[in-house]
Amino acid sequence: MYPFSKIEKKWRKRWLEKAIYEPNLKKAKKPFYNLMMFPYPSAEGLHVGNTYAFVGSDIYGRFKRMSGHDVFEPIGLDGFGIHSENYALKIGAHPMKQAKVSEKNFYRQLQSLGNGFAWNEHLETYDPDYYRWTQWIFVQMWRNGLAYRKKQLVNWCPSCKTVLSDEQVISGECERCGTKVIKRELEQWFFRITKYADRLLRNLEKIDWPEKIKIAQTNWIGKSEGALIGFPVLETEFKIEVFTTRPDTLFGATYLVLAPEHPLISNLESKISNFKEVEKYIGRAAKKTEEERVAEGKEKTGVELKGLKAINPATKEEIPVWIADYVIGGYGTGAVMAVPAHDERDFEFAKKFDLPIRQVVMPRLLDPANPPRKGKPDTKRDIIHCLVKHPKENKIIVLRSKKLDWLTPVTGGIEEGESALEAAKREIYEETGYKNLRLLKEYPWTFHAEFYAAHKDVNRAVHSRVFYFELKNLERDEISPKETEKHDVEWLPLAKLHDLHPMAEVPFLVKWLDQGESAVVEEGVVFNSGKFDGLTSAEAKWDIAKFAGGKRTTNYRLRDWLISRQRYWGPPIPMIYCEACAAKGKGERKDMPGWYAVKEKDLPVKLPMVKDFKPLGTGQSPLATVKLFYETKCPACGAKARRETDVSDTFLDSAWYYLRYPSLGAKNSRLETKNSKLEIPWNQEITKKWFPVDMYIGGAEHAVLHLLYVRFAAMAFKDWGLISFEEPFKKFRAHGLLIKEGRKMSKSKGNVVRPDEFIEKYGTDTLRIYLMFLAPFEQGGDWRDAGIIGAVRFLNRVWKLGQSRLVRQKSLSPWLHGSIKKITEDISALHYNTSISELMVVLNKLESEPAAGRKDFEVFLLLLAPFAPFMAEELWESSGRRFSIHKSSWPEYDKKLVSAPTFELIVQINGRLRGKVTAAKGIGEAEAKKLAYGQPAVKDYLSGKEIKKIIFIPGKIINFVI
RNA sequence: GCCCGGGUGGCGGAAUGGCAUACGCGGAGGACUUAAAAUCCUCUGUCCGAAAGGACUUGUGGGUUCGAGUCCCACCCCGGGCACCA
Repeated sequence: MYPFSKIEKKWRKRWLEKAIYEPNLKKAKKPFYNLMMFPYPSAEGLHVGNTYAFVGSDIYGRFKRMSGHDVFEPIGLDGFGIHSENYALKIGAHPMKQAKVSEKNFYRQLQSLGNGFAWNEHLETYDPDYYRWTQWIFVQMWRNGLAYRKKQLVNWCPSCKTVLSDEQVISGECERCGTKVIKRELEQWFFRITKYADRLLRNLEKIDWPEKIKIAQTNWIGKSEGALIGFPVLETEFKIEVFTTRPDTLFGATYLVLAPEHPLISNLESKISNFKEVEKYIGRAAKKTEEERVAEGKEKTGVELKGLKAINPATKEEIPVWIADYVIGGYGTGAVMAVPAHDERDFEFAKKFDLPIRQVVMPRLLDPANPPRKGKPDTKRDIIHCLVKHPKENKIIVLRSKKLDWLTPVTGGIEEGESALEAAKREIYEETGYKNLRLLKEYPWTFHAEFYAAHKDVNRAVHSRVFYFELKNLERDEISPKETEKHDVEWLPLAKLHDLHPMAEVPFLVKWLDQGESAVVEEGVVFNSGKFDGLTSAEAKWDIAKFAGGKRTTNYRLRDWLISRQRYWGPPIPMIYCEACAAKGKGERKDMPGWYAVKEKDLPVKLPMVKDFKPLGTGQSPLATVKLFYETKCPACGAKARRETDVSDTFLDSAWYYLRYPSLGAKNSRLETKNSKLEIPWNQEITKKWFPVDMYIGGAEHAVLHLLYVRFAAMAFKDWGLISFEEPFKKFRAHGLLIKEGRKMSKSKGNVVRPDEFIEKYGTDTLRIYLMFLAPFEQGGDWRDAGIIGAVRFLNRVWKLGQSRLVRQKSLSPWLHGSIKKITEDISALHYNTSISELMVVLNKLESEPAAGRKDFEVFLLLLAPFAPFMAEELWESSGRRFSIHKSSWPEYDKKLVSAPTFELIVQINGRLRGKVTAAKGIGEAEAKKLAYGQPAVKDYLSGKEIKKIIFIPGKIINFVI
């Protein structure tokens, strides 16, 4: 066992003394900002999941440093906010005191990881020197019109006793404590993130982020193109405006539905004959939790606004108006046109309340864009559709059935003992006399639907299977004249068929609304729609919208960021409300009389020490009970005024921390404004040099939280001229989740692994190696206590080899070049597990190859250094090399030597392995053939057989086809 | 329901369309040892076979290809995200 604790202590000290992880922030030539999402500290300390993420990030940083970059790898604590406060509440401590305890413990643990952190630049979000600037950012948001206050239905966590942003509600539950979230109407501060919706979406194309995260953000932003269409309310001057993405279905809109909170309802109180009932429904809907709304799921509720009628602008029909809570107040206009034939929710609602359903679109059944529904086939009722493609003329055979006087591919069912495919072939033969069929494609679609023939509504529900054949030749067997007499056979041109899908334009299979089952949501061809009949949905959409007086718009699902929190442990929102000014309509901004931002020079608004900091649950922060805090003077008129007592969301703290790190030791810049110079929270020169961040690593769970807010903030800073980029992180990678023996680690299960005991028992390097070896970093892995022994053995062997006498060589062993290449590439791709496996392969060779020597070993140490920084450094020193290995150059490989001069030629017969021969790299087919014949087994296989074909892939394989 | 991942030995996991199971854990046997631990060596996908050898094998079923874990179609299962967004 190598003496890890002595070695680690020694180097930890030396590294700090020599500041090898502190780049020159002002003068660095090749800056590389390697950032890791900073942790929020609970006093329970770092858990092995954090360790996993931090170590993974550090390996990348160390690799970049050795590759010649000036790497900056800062660390800090996200210790302000609800997570830390909840923890303090739980253990009965005061967050302000607890912060200091946690800080000490966390930094001690972070030190022990052996990461190359730049300790001079650490920051804590609860430090007044930090949150002064968080508040400053709030003030700038306010000054630039991005912060506003509004009364609205908001998410409320009854357990955390605060409001939450939409992003913090996960499936109807509080992101922090898992309690069901309810809706409350409160006046709150918001950030206008929606202003950036389109930019947030468009920029995704430009950044190197995992597809998974981009998709999550895309969905969250939820852009939809549609139209606003007004429905006049009969006998009033009001128009109900709806947003729809499907104006092509407007002729099928048979009623309107408003959200319960729709403002029109109170305006039209006098016209609504059943207003009491309506009010009661609105009251009930407001009380429901998110969870109740979801749990009720499909069971729709609603009330008709009796006495009101609206006019469908397309059909001019009078249609009823309802309210229902399946319509969301905050999206679109809070009202929808209901098209029950083409929308699942409207369909259900119409079924329940017996409202008219009118189909106006028929989708093609075989359209690739509209894959059929799943279900179990009913073989007895299988209907087989046989389509035959002309081999040369690009035409398709369809069968004309006299029974139906319209083109339909309907054939019979399956006979006794016959497979569906056999039945199809038989059918084709009986109908056409064509025999030589080759199955091109089978569509075993087993959906339940009715068929619609273009001019007739027809047929019955069936299950369907479609076979698509190609004729091998055109010879027609005249065997069944009787059948062909009965049915005409016709070749239809396939001109319209696009390449993608051989049946995309088959004209006669059209899905029909099944009145008993469900809506037809696919797009298709419009009918029952006056002059628009026959157009496709895509063609008809905007024409119909225009016809009805609507206008095209884009809608986003994204809503503004609710920033206030009714909690104690956070930066007080730096705003002041003056009643006197408000009464006069005065204020800093016209739209919000009475409100003033705290002047920049007066920041920070310090969070006072409050003994009883527990959340109140009244909709106000505990600060509202501290007179000394909230009593102040109006910055404009000097009258008695009141401070805002809510604090800001913790995600605002983390939305800008990365900008602060490199400027911590420098002077803040000042920005010229119209009237004065404005101090900003960072140094422009340094910021220019170090941003955007080169590599950011963190958890994927922040896909639509931190990772969205931080992008929004950067865009705002850019627009205010504070920074010159708008995407903060060029490259982001999400680390995987560490589980234990197949199950999630959680405190309640008691299977949380703490890194400390393993570091104590085996050393930091061993833990690092094991963590990084157990699975691909981005995928996450399965921790098993027993598995660490592999890492222990590996490092012990390295240590032993380091103690042994190694031969001095002139040059590197040639086989090492391939390994250097592989490890270099694997680290770049974050494939740490395969890098380590290759290090193991190298070690095996160093131990067994007699020619391996000191030079090889030193290269091995360099390759090992990012993973096991302590041992690599120690052995580097004892090998007589200069301090520090971590500042040494990453080994280069010779391209010519990457692969050996010989290779193993694989000999296959009919694709099966029959032999291997060692051969020189450049041999041709003839030589390879000779070598293959030299193999007795191969010779046996080939003797007396005719070789039809030889496939020879140089440098790899020779395959005989017999 | 929709959108992402993923399914490979006893386990964690490797494999630019070309030797499936690298590397490691575990297991078996052996060496060293009074003994154990540690260490080192050999073997270790399944089935048939005494062996030589053969057959089978990457969730299931089809397809493309000289050749498929890898590409295409359909299905099943697991994990994650979103979820009445009109």
